[in-house]
Amino acid sequence: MIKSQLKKRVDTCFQLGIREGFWSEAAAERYTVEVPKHEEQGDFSTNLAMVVAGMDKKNPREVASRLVDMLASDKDFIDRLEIAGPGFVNFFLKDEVWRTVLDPVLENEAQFGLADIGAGKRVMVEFVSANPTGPLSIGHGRNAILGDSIARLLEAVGYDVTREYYFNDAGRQMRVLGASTRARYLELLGKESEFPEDGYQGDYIYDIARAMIAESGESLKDADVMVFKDYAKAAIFRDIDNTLKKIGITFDTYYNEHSLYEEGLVDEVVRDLRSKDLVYEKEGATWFKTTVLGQEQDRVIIKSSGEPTYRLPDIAYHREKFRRGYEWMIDIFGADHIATVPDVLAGVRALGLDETKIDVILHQFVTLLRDGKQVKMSTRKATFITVDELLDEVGPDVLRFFFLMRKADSQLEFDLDLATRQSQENPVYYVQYAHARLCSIERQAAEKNIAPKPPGKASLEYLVEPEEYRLLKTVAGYPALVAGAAQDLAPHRIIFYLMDLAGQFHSYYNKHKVLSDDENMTAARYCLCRAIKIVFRNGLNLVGLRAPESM
RNA sequence: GGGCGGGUAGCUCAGCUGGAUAGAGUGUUGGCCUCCGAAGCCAAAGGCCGCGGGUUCGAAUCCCGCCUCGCCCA
Repeated sequence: MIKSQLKKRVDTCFQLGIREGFWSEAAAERYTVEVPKHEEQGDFSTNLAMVVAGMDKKNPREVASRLVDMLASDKDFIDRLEIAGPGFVNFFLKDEVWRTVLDPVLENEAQFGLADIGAGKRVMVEFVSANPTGPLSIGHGRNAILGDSIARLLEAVGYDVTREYYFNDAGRQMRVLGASTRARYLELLGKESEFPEDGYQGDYIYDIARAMIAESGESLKDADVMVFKDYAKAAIFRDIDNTLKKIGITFDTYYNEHSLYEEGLVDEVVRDLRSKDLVYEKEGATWFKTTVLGQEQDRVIIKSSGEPTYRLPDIAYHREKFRRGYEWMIDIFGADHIATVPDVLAGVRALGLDETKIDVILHQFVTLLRDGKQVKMSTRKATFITVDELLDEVGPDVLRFFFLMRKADSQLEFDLDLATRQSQENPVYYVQYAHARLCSIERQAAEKNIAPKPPGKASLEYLVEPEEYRLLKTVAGYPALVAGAAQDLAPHRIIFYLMDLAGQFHSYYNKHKVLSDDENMTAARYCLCRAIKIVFRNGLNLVGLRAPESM
């Protein structure tokens, strides 16, 4: 807000400079106004002079001094200007400008930081999408938390978000699940059974089989695999759902891959691609001419066995997303799905749809560290750690926080030793503690009969400490942070912001007493603290974390 | 062999469209509770930003080559 006000003033000067013939318009939209890395370089800084100089072959410091002359009259807003380094113009704003940031925070409270850049546009976030063959692994956990947080961010900036879970309960995987369950069922009954070679070895299959025995006894001993498949599927879905609920994740819609076949949508894709001459038969299989669309090689879409490859339903599914009216589609996948992405996008493009409306977030893998050593996991042998187990150890807040601490592109090392520490070094508590402390200040104030005052009546000129202005500036940056994190689909930035704000606040708290004998100073500091508390609560809630009032 | 993602402090990682002197947590060392919550604070040490070239006023950031780790395809 403050930044955009300043940017407007700089833009005006830039236009004026063009009219005066100081420079050309070549630099329009290319220069920026930023917060510099070091405080002594000002509240803000612009590279306008260097960009203009580069385009027009002028001396940057001369351009800078023209700009400074034009801005110098703005005495109400700008306290001081300087030309520095290779030609930066640094801005030092009036203190009272910074004091205006508290008003919108306290006025809007929970709404502070929300925006309407989405303008109600419909966006779908598809995530988790794990087939019901077993409990969620920690990889799914990262996917789930990333997807949900991105959805929350988009909601915060005004998009109409649908969370969708896509699954397939028909394929070979599911038959193997049914066979595995039946084998365990018979085994538990002491009957002869043959466990499938590539069966699911996890103990959860025993649990499901036990439940079936408890319900139906031996009556299913001659039942078809399908019976076991359906039972196992339902049980596993319940399980997944429960796990997700524990981290505060729910879905708006579930989409079954099978319905694509039932409704003939898969065949339709083949037909449409064929009519565009993008499909041919070779060696009994049906091929998609992806080479025509710029890919390395053509791809099989229907195997010689008549079974489609994953590409075909994926293309049909994405076409359905378009047909259902979504203007922006976000897919959250693990890195192992990388191969499918270009083919699906090529298919979408071939069908005449705008593939730039699809954004794919590929997150890298999670490794687990316990006692300083990497925990070995194998999906086949079911020796992987589940989200549920992790939740039991660390709880939902720590899980969310740790999974959001890294950007999606980075591999994530989950340090259980750090995560399970209930105190001290754990960054989750560091941030939450800041909020709890602020709540404690409020409780203290109430006990001392100190009433909260609105910024207009709180003698804000008593805010004089450098720490207080740093805090004001950080608070002021919150709305832009949210908007940026949402548009770049980067929830980790919220986490880093909160850790920074917590550090600043703890430091301030230790150095300066908020509630003191000085009535005016108390009013001003208390006002600042209430604003900071609001930002903590909003920021934590924004990514699904709790803001505890005490710990 | 090809594609994608990494390589930044001892360790785990930020660094948004190129900007000024490279950032955090953790670890190490030393200090701070008579005082709004010590789950906290302060201070110190710690860096050829994988390597080599290029682009330019300016590169951790962009381009090319190479090394290396992870994932995927063959």
